[in-house]
Amino acid sequence: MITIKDIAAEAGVSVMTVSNVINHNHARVSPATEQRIRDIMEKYSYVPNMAARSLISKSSRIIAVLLPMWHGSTASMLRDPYAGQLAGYLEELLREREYYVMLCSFENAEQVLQVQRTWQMDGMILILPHEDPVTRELVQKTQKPLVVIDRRYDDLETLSVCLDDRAGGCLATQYLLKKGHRKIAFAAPSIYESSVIRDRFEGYRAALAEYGLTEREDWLFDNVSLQAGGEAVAEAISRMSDRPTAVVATEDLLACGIIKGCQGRGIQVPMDLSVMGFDDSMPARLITPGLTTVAQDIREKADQSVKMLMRAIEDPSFRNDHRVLGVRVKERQSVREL
Amino acid sequence: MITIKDIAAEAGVSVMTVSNVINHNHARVSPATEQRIRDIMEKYSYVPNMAARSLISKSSRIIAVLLPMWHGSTASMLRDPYAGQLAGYLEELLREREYYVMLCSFENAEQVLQVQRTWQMDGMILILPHEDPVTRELVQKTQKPLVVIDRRYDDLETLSVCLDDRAGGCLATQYLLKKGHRKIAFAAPSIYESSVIRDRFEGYRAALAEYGLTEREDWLFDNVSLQAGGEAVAEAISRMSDRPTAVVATEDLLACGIIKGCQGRGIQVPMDLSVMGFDDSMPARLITPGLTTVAQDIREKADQSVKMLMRAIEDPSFRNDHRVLGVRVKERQSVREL
DNA sequence: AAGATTAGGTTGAACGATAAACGTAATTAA
DNA sequence: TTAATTACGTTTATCGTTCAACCTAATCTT
Repeated sequence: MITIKDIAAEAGVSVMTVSNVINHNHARVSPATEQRIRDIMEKYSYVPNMAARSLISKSSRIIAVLLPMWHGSTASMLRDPYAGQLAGYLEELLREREYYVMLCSFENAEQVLQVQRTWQMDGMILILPHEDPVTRELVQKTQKPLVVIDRRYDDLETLSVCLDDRAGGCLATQYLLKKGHRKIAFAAPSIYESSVIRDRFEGYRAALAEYGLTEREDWLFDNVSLQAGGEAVAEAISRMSDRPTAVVATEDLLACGIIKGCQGRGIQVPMDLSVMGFDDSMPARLITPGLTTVAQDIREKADQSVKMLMRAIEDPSFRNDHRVLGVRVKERQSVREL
Repeated sequence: MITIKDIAAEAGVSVMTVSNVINHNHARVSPATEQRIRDIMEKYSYVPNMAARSLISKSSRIIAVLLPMWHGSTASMLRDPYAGQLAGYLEELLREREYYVMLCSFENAEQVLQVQRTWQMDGMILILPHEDPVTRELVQKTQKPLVVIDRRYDDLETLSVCLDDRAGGCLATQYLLKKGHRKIAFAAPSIYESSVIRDRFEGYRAALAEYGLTEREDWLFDNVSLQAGGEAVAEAISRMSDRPTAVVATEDLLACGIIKGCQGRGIQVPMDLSVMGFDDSMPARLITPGLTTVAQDIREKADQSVKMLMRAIEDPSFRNDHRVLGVRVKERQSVREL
């Protein structure tokens, strides 16, 4: 393995001069010497050893992308295509800034903090956080900058990037109302119990209120599972005498499940039931009828998160900020004009 | 920051004794001393500094998950849900073995080799490899163990884990043949030019041959894009006077695109056209009709890859091995009995 | 009983880089 | 002309571990 010493020896300078070249300390080395050293580094394909650098500098240029694991369920949430996309964008944006991305699934806060210290990570980004004690504990205990995506902690100092979920829920409902729907159900999975769902629900209620409507208990489907939940919702609706004409689902996957469940029960979408999703993920495009959904810009989310993290790394006093990203309705064919 | 010295001081032993405890050198330290040291480590939540360890041991316990980027396209391929799942499983399996996972998108081989040396990575796993000079160069040049998933290099010494794609192509076609189909088309996207596609095609031909059939040029759709490709295939089929009754697609997404394309053109699936996919990914479950597809076990793939990598890390002479994983048909509703 | 082994440690150097302080010659300012 | 500054370096200590060699008392072999 070729080290800074070898480069220094061949260039006839001290290792410190080579170090100054590596770290762009232009003031400390003449252009001629710099070029000579660069040529030699090139010649031997020299790359500095990060272990040595971070040992003394106390910074590893590693950012953790944290993936909480669902209790019991092995395999982190990268199986969720949304998480995968987000992680992909984060990696890309961090790489541009010469940071390295370590993937970290975890079950409790202590695990994360240990890994953080083990590697002297410079920062962390938490995606798909739960409403649970673990992620909350993590947010409280971390010493290093942590950006939380998709979750606000109103009572804690945090860095977070969220959608405007309230506006999203409102937008979805308003869209249906404008199409003439007045009997609008709401469906949310249990596994995503977080401020996100609450905000979307609040938006739903607010939109109804604008039209002088209130939600009906029996048209609220919460605590349903993502996989089988759509079936359950479709089944419940099919049994009703007074059926809703539309349903707002808090996630595309759930919306797709509902559509699929309806198809097996003689309920036509959108003729008998209009369905709105949330996220504009791949399934929304693939399903028939195409899912009308509240779209978000995942790349923008990643971008804002990285920018926030970078600022927090540079400025230790920057530890409390919340960015809210806009949403819009992406029209497809799952909603009918009444 | 609390270091091994602090622990040693408090325990009244040398740092080396603490080091021996950390590294499970039971022979060198008495049970009583070990317990005392462990208690102190626990008390201070001490974790060893990986930079210092890997600086001297020349091993970082980092495994790179390599994600090639499509020329030009930013954002690595984690957007592919298959890649996300695979990465998730890999992380989980490596974590169990106390390895850390670094995500690395890359455009050329030199980048990867640099990062590998920078961190003294112990190994790498390449997912979604292309048939291009870059990945080939990487396979050739790497000094550290590299497991390639989904690609064979018959002319190079490599570690690889693949599906039995030939059997898969064969199985899919046989399935259709047994259902009475004799006019079977084949569709493959261009962006995945690799041994995988060739093998699947070969399996397709072999199955046809068993029934005394040969492929028809005009029923071969290759070089179609993943997104718009399905539409193009559906469009082409709709214009034909002598239409195929079934089509084998080499990827679920393409198959879904074909189904969607057919729906807009008055071709009923499966009544007018049967469609087979490949992968059994989420879209296969979501689309209507449910996609009959060749299923693979992604977790098994991850598991085999990690095992192969572990063996290669332990044994430097183990640099050429190929594992082929079985496939099976997952029946849904997109194929009709003729 | 004498030498060999074992159990349970210790010591000092080394890993590859950076921080901080310290030259020294040439140039500039007063 | 002399002091101050600048340009371009070097030197030494240090980061937190592990490696390799060494030590000592107690136990085992023959």
